[in-house]
Amino acid sequence: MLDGLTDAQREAVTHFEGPLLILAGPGSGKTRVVTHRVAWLLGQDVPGRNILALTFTNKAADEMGRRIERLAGDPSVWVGTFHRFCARLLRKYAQFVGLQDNYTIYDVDDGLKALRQAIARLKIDKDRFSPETIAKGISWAKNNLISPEQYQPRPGYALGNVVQAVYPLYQRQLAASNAADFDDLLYHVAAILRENPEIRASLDERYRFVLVDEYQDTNLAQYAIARALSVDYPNLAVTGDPDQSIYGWRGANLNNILEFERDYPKVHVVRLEQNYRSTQRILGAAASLIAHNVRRKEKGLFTENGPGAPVRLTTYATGKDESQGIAAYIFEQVRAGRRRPRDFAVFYRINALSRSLEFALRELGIPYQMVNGLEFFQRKEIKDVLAYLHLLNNPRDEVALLRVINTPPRGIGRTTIDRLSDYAARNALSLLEAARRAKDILPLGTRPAALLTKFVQLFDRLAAAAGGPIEEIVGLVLSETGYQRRLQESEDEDDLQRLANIEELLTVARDFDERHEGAGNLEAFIEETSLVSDTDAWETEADRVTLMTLHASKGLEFPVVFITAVEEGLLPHERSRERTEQLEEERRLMFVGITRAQQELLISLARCRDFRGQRKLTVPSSFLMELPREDMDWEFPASEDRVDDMWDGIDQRREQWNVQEADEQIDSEAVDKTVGAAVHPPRQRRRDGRGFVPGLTTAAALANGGRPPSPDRPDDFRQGMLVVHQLYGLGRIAAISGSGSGRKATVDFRPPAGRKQFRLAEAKLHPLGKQKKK
DNA sequence: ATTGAGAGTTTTTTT
DNA sequence: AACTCTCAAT
Repeated sequence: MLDGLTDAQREAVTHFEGPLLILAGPGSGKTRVVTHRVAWLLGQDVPGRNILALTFTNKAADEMGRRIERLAGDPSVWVGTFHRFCARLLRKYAQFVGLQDNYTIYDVDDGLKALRQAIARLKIDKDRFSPETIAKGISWAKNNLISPEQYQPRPGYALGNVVQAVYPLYQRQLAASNAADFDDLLYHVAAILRENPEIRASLDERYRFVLVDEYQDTNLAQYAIARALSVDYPNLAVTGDPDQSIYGWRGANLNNILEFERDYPKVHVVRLEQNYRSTQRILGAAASLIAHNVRRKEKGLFTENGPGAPVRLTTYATGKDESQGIAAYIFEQVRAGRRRPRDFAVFYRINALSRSLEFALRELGIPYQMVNGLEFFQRKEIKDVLAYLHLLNNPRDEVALLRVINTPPRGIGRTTIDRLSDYAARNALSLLEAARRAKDILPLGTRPAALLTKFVQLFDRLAAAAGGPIEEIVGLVLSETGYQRRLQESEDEDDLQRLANIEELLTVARDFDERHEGAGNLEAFIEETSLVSDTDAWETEADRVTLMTLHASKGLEFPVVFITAVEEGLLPHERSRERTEQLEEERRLMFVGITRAQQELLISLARCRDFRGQRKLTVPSSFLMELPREDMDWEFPASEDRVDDMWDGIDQRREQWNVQEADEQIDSEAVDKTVGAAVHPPRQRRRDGRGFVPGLTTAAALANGGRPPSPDRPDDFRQGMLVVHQLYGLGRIAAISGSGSGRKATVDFRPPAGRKQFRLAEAKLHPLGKQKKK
């Protein structure tokens, strides 16, 4: 197993007990070392359950888990993100921090809603302090393990006073909802470990070997957790690279790695400085850039790879030219058979820059996938449906209740909700409990009270099924609430897209059911869907160009990398200019981007760029001056003059018509290629959008029209479908679950038949051909 | 209570 | 350009 490792790598792998710091430069085989180390420990008869590997993203965790299993065949090692690990622990020890084990995890969006409620009770200058700003303050406090009681504003720091006032209220709000936000997952666990020595000791013993990846991006809470698990068994191995710390804004503290040696004087330090990924020129550019950071540990990165092609710097006239230039380059390389689409990655600093790249790639019919800001589980329709699930799992979840109580519209408006909240607060009830007593709420009219009662009955009907398969629960939510019906009957293009996304959610649910034998997994499903992230959806295997932010690119590698919009104000971002620390972080961000490249690196900028609907002249990034310019290729593609601009305008017109055609082509192609592959389709287009969704599977297949009706296999039946039965006539599938011959459907027929259950393999049930309405 | 139009504001990055 | 919020009309 140690074959093929360098001396340094072997040293890290075979270090047994005691603290270990692996300083791993980019492309130095870090993942390999970590996975081999776990396998090696297993080989030393360390039981898998005593090993804990913490990563930064689920993606990294999956990858690591897979590789460990391949190497050692032991699935009992716990590999996952900090957040997931903490979520699990918190499930067990919830009562120690005033939660119940069915607590809900609030994402940023949910957290903000809860925060707004807390803020509403105080009189705060709304113009000076946005909820987002306050949220940041609270988040900062939690990341630094400062409790609401401990929080002390710095003198002269106006926001601090607001945070001090809101923070306790917000926490109370969360507790009342039996909810925890992302920061709480870490914060609560850190608190549990601190306040309960016996729990700490037992976990320390349980996880005798702890590995933390991307240690440079840990915050104080994560640091505390890692240390607390390594007191009696100080076998803490951390890997990281200070030069790749890019999450300072999220509370990551570079000191955790810079001072690791001080924390553990007996630490064994291994440096992995040989790069196996990039060419000399790429590495040279990275080194020359990062040398401008003051606060860093000097590192001797080197490679035995060849010099490679010069790094290319291209200055385009406009941002649109830039996108088209990149697309054209890719197109040319693919056409010439030199590269495949999957060899390319395009990075940008902010998500907004992805749009023109998408357009350009689509125009040339180049398949791409975007790792993207607005991902699947953030979409409105998905969040709506999941909110019902959240509520079923945790009836006290106020954010979920407020989200669903009038979604779809059922006549319960602002006033009704205000009165309900009022009553709930007065009687120390959850909103749902209060709604159960709607008749007793005096200020409420009879109609609103009746509507509330009806809602509670709906909830109870759903709750009766909450122990079943997820697909069935989701199906019931869709049918009982009328959510699906409403979208089906809509003519709106966006609604069709939403319907397709909901189909996709059903697929996710079914997937989950198949992976988790049996029922009663609602909680696990919710946890899984609450902690997914953008990068997780990225498909390694697909033959497509990858589009992503520089942040998302960490840990990945590509033969050809484009870094776009290297302009002052974008990279470095303007918001980072105030502090040198932040500027250095921006520089590290670019360093990360550069070091993703294996063979070719193409950096570009535009002389003017459209942003927020306005065209502005740009200034080249100061980082460009820090690159080895003598050794780079400089290009200035012919700039457009006014006449070109005019033709551009005309082209644009025509494109607006052509885009739709292109959509359809690529769409069907994507569907053909990825049968059952993608789980999270990248985002939909909004307003302008015709909903090009790369990677969409069943949903698109369905949206694209009917399938051949003959022999009725169980898999041909879908949620919400109209069906015909020999005896009962026309009905609609209210819920469906299971797989293969065990696939069962619940169908609603007209009275007197009512609701019936069928095993689809045997039932005399057929899909109704083309259907639109009942 | 719901819908639609218009005004005003904005996102840097993400578990 | 695109999103959210506010306000008026129904």
